[in-house]
Amino acid sequence: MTPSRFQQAVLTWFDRHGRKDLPWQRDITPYRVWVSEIMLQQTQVTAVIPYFERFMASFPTLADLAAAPQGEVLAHWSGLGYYARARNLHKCAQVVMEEHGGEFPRDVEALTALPGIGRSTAGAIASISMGLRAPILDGNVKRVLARLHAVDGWPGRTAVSRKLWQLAETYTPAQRCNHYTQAMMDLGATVCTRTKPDCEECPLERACAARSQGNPRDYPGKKPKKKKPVRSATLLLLERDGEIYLEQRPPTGIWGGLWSPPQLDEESGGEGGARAWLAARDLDAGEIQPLPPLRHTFTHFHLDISPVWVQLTDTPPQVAERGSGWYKLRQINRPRAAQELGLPAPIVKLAKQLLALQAPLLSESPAP
DNA sequence: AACTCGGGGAG
DNA sequence: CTCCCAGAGTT
Repeated sequence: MTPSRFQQAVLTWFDRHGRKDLPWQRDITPYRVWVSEIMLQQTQVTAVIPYFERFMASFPTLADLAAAPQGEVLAHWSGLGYYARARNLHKCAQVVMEEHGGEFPRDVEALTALPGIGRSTAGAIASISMGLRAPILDGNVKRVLARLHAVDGWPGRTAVSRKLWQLAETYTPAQRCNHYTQAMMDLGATVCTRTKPDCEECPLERACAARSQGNPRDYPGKKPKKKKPVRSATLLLLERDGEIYLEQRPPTGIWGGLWSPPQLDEESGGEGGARAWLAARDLDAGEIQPLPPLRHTFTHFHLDISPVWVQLTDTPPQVAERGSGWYKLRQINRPRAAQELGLPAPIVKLAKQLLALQAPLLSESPAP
């Protein structure tokens, strides 16, 4: 799609469907557009509107804002979040007063040098309020362009961002750049939405690569979740006469205060760790059988659990003190038992597996 | 390149 | 609960 055709489609759509009644679209000045753009950073339109109205009522001009105490500016920001925006806004007003004679500089580079104004916000101010040709790349435009060209990858990555900025640059028109900028944001906000794009209503439908692929929702790529570290642990399943040994865990840490079989960390785990644990308590090891591992995922890490099955023969361990005890597998598997005893979900799951594992063994064993 | 700032809405 | 929103500044 040529830039010219693209621009014509977008501008025609804007004339019919674009938003033209937002508060900052009336009495358009660099000051009002600037304030609106800062407020709209990472903040939705509906949340901004009342803040913008109050702000303009209290600080009608750039000079008013520059002369106000910072605390008063921050008070008008209270509830909007990202308060560095308000501090930068105030600072920027003073810089423009002192270094630019009270008028915003009329080029993108100088705008970008001001506090709180980055490349995209500078482009929006320059195009919407000054009629200059300048590209923007906010969340809406990223989404529209990423879908139009099926640009893979998360925009937070440098290469993806570069590609999107390049597309934004090539499509930005010299004529009606103010309307074009507003149109692209409106398109992203009302048609090319994140989860429910209304492609039938989109002027770019026939040119859209993601549309023809049938997966517009896959663009732009999502931020990769930082992968959780994997920790491993050995669980000692001591069995004696159909009962297994549980102890109450320390009050802090994972599964604090809940009951579980003894846990060995990775450095002291495995079958060898199990033998050492038993020897330290003067217990007869007998046969030690590793069981299939299972993974449990916490908020910030995976725990790979390697259960080890230990059949104690004759020696009853001296574990009668409070905070530990012997429990029948069927008891653990009883409904509600996890709640009543205070058992972590993975332990219950493990107990279920054990019971299933034991069933055939029990049926093989001769009746007493 | 990764992190931080934030309240609020959508799913 | 997670993810994202008219992003920019800092480390």
